[in-house]
Amino acid sequence: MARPNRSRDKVLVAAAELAAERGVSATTVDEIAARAGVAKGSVYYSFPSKEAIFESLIDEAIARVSGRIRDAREDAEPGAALDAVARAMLEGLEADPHVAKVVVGELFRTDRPWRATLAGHRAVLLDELGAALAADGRPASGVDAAARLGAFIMVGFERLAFSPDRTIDECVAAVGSGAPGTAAR
Amino acid sequence: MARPNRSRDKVLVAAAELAAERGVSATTVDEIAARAGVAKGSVYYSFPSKEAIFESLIDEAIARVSGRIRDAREDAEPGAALDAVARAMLEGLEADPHVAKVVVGELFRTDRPWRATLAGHRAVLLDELGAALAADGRPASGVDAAARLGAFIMVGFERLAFSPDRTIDECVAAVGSGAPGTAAR
DNA sequence: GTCTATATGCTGATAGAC
DNA sequence: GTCTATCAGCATATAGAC
Repeated sequence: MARPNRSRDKVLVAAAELAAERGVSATTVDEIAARAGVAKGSVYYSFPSKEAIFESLIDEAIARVSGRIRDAREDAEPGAALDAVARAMLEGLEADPHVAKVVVGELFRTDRPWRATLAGHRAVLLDELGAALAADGRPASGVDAAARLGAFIMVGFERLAFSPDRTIDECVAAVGSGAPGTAAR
Repeated sequence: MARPNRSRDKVLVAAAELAAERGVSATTVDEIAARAGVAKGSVYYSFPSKEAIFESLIDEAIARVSGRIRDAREDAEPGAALDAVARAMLEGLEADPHVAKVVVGELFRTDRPWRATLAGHRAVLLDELGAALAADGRPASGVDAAARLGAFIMVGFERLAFSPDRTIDECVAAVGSGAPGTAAR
């Protein structure tokens, strides 16, 4: 979605904005076309179906965020991997809150075309978190990673929706290493 | 939803099961009626609209869980409020996973009829968690409560979806006081 | 209270001109 | 590549018999 002047990218942006509010199913192709400023026929030139729009959206977005998180973890100072990952996730959320909302809204859904894709990305994300926890010498089981992921997501959205003046630093302090997570079990 | 022999309750159960998989918008009244074993006309006798079905579902479910959590917190031994609340949430999730999924799927949605209701319940939930944290002498800001809520939800679903043999005790250990949350900041 | 039958608008998708 | 026009099916909701 680097250049939102191309029709395909305008469609993706519009789809993300609308689905962030109402969800994927409640978003119509007519609305997407209208907000993107293109005709419905043009939408179907770039994408074979409505499903395909959201499949691309979700796929490309998670790939972006996963990459950022991996880089952050690998570049982190010793013992600071968790903080780095927390920061990367919160910044990713801030950079593209609409897509993030769409992804989270689809996270627990089972009967979707992109279920497999999403499950794969989810596993990668949990692995990244587990690796960060392990790198910092913390408990790093599946439950631990899931707990962190849930905390990151909820805090990130809480910040975007209700406390936009709260800095990312403060949030990292609340969910990262300086936080109720200091003690290695 | 105490007596699922009444038509109204059968509809609510069916709606929860279907929407847990596909989401609210993708669930049709025809499907709800079919699964509930009643005619569509009967659905519209009990509820004025499809929206109203899910408004009732969400409203009643969160009220139930909030009550359980409050009781758990008030009855908890000194210093054990967080564990008690974690257990109550995980048990609530297990008791009614379908409705829980529906609620979580709608948690971050903004343009919905039940938005206000949901936001109110959400605030109550966060207050409960904050109170539990405070009772245990932990940091209890809005971020801290949100972090816990996110952790509880994600761990609970992780358990239901991928590790059903993991006990609630183990999960409580991972997100409660005996966990990466031991140190008071 | 529960049913069948029906109205009406909207939705995803296509055809074809430019 | 982008548009307008259009279709066929489906979804919510209603009417009215039993």
